[in-house]
Amino acid sequence: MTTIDKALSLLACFTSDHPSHKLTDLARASGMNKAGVFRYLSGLVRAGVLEQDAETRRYRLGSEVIRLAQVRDSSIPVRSWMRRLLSDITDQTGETCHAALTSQERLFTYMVNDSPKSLQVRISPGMHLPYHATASGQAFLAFASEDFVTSQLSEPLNAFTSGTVTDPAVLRDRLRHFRQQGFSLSEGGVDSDVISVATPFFDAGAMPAGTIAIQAPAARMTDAIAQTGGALLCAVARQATQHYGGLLPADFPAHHSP
Amino acid sequence: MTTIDKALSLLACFTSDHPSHKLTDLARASGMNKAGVFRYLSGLVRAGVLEQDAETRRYRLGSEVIRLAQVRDSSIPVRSWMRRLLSDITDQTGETCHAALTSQERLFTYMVNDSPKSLQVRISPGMHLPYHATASGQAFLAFASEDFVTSQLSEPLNAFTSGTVTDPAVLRDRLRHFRQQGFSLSEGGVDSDVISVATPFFDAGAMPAGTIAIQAPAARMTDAIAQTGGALLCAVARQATQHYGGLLPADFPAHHSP
DNA sequence: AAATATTGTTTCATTATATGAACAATTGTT
DNA sequence: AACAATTGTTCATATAATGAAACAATATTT
Repeated sequence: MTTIDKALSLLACFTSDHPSHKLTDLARASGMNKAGVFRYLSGLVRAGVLEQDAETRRYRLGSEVIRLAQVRDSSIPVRSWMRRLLSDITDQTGETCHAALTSQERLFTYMVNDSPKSLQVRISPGMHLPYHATASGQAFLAFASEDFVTSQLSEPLNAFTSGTVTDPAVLRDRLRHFRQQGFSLSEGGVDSDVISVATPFFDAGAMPAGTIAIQAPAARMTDAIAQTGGALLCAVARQATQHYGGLLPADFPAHHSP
Repeated sequence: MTTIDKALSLLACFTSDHPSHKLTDLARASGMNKAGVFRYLSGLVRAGVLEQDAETRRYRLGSEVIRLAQVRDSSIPVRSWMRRLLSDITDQTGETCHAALTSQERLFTYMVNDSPKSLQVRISPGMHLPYHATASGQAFLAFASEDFVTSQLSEPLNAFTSGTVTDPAVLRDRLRHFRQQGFSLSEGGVDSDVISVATPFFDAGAMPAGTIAIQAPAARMTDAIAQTGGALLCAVARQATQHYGGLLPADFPAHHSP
């Protein structure tokens, strides 16, 4: 492991749930020496990737990451077309939808479009989505490489609600089915009373690059709505893949939107 | 200079104008050894900060920077309130406006709100704004530390148009005046026929954190409009500072919006 | 208010890691 | 097919990373 790897591994600790950290905690969490972690953090601060709160001494992400994200988006402008696709989905379904992207083998919400209805599913950008317990995660796995699925399903599979599927064999069955129909369906995997439908979009290697999902209160999501929602998502995922400069896998189903 | 500094210094090469790079070019540009640059880039790729195009072998920013930007925004949610402030400005003035942020001593556009009019000033997020030649840059300098102003004005001051002010003494005079009136005014500093008005907002140390600016075609921007626009910007900058958790400098003028 | 614990920061001898010139492999071009 | 240009790899040497311990500055407890 090089010095750079060690330094950059610290960035993975900064999440929506824990957006800032104390030196000692980072040292403990990473299992590295305090002095070393201090040197790494100092380097990251010098580069503007992190900044240190003047009074609490806590480290948080710096404005350089915002600039970098802007630049990234100028070369692959996901933001602009994704916003349009998501608002189309909400227009047609009336429900909350979101897009998720992968980074470092983890899936996180990227953009959210809230339902206009008063009872709406609340979700915020930057949240980590466990593969096994979310519709997005399962849609992703359904089209991911065999190696990736195996590695993910051999991780400990937390149960968030009583409805979370934690049996790898059962999950594999579902993934097969989801791949066939082109979209996943998850009932109460993370929050009970929330049903979501999701489908991936693809990169240049026909591998999933992210997902697009619809989430609705269980009370509103009938089977028929889930099916038409899924078909809609497949159509949208085709467009997203195209915009992304990606390639659809050969077996991606051709749904006919109504 | 530590290894981390050298590795992270490469990130500065990724800009809106040059969002992707070849190994050799980066080695040349940074003046570092090719083998070393290769090792750095590999580390950055492993961390997801960069990714390498499979066929062109060029390096571009990876999706990890998007996740990080999202996390940063979840702790300091600039994005959400800035969007509202900017759309208020366009509603009231009918002109294009933008916000800019600093990173690594450089100012770059962060968010743009386009004018609804057919003749509009085009500007895109992530662009670098030179301090001496833009209204935003000058507004920033007007309230920056003496050291910072000196260091920026001792850099070579490029003339983008015949209207660009490149004499440090003249610029210092203007900065004094801008600080007094609370906003800057720049006519054709980068593009002739474009006039802009700008004002900074402040961080917890009462130092400028970024700027908010209105840009209009010279034909539409009368003196009176510039003045009311400036006053509007001062009011908005107060709100932005508050949202940012910042502190206004003691001499920031109290304009009365109409 | 004094004592103790905790945290961020610096030091320094030891050692592992970065370094870079040269080489190999790959890709694109005449 | 030979050439040129570029990416990627190797390996002895030098340099920078390492981590235990000391230190300074706050919190926390007694």
